[in-house]
Amino acid sequence: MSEPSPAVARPGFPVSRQVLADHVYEALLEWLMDGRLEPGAAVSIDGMARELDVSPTPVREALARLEHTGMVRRVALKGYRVAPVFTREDFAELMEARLSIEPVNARLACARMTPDGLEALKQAVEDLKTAPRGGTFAEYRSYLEADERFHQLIAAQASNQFLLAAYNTLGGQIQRFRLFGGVGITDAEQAIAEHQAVLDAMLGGDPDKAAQKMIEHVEKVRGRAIADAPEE
Amino acid sequence: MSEPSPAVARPGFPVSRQVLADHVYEALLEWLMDGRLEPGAAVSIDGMARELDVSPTPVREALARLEHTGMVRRVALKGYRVAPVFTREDFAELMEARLSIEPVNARLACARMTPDGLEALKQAVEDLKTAPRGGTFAEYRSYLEADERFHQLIAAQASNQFLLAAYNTLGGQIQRFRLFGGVGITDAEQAIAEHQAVLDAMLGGDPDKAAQKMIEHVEKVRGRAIADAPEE
DNA sequence: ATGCCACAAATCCTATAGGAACGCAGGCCG
DNA sequence: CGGCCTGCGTTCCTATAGGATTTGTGGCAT
Repeated sequence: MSEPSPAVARPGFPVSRQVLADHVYEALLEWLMDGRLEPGAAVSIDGMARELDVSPTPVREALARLEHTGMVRRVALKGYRVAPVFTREDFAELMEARLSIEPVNARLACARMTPDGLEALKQAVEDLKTAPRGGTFAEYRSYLEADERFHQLIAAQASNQFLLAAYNTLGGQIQRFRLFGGVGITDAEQAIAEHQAVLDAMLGGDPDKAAQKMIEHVEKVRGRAIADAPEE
Repeated sequence: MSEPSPAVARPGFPVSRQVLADHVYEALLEWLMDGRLEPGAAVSIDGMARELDVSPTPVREALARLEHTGMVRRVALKGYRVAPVFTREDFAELMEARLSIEPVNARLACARMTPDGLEALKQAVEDLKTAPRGGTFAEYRSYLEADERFHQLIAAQASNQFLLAAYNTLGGQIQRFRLFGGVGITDAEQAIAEHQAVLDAMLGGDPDKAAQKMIEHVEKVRGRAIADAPEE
């Protein structure tokens, strides 16, 4: 998001410094993506301020910024709550949205890929393969992180600020679903192969194939999640 | 985002009331969409607070919420500025994004359209036809409003919260471009015909055709804008 | 037992104050 | 004349205070 910066700007390097609200924003985002803040839980402004040892003002600003991500919801005079767990309908809509955007991103990324971007993409797939995949969150956290990074990189390489912004909003929801959807890692080998197929298409410089492989991947993700879905 | 609420709650209808930050948000949004705030202009927190006769706190919150729309940008310790005018590249990216999302919306909306939604859509096209189209902003304001409403309604009827959110972000940028892109209303008759074609496809219940007509519309919008584009 | 009202605590919301950083103008020195 | 420093006003940022609203609890009447 916003780049971390040293507390003191080096002379000649006038990097934009961080203000308190930025730190609060990042802390809350991390807690949300961690699962430390559970769906439905109240996020009290005053409470968070005490927790983080700052005044309520920066917390209020951070929450206002977070609202657009869909991860917290606000009700006037009542405060913020972590967005509730996905229903089946929410999940279906999320996948429908992914199917609308991600193949386009894949196609564009394939055409506009930079060497550095390609390297990063290879690394993400490599990380997927080597990540531990235990039963507890701590164990497969790096797996989820690499998965999200793979898709985010593609969106970034598509070189379209609007599509990137649209994906990033989805990305947060996707990550949150991975945590709270009640579905662990199912068929990791299969999922890795699908990512590899997308990457291979890009390495081959075939935009249509990249888009197609992305469609197949998302559809299979949907299929696995539905097959594994817990009771509503 | 956060749902708008009536200014006065009717007795027995405990709808969530508006807080000051909501009013400020709406005022700023209107000013941005109006063109009263020009691209590049500084949006001072204290200044806006004086202007609106409120304290800086709600203004700060409203601006934080506005940032994600891309209409204002923030630099830490320096404040907010209205986003700069579109470059040709920005415009190309915007149209690319529209082409990725709007045809999908049109297809889905066609399949899921409600009678009320269809009525509203007809009304929007009707308004397009009857709107005055003079040279000054005040005169073609209602035309632009109907245009935006048409696309927004389709996004809403697609019944996908994520695609709707994605479109709404684009919609604001589109509207702002209509104002500041340096392109007035060119070939209104042509544009109206394109909207009518999309509507007809929906009336005919043909999702593929609706999507195709939407693609053609956006591409022609792009074409007209490029043909009319002022010097960079 | 159930419904209703009053009261208390927690929370949200807004205003205000003051410290910190930025931008600009004017003066000083090379 | 140009570059640098200094001072000052403006603005941002954070903390704090207090009023308004919601929420939870306990008592009372039915």
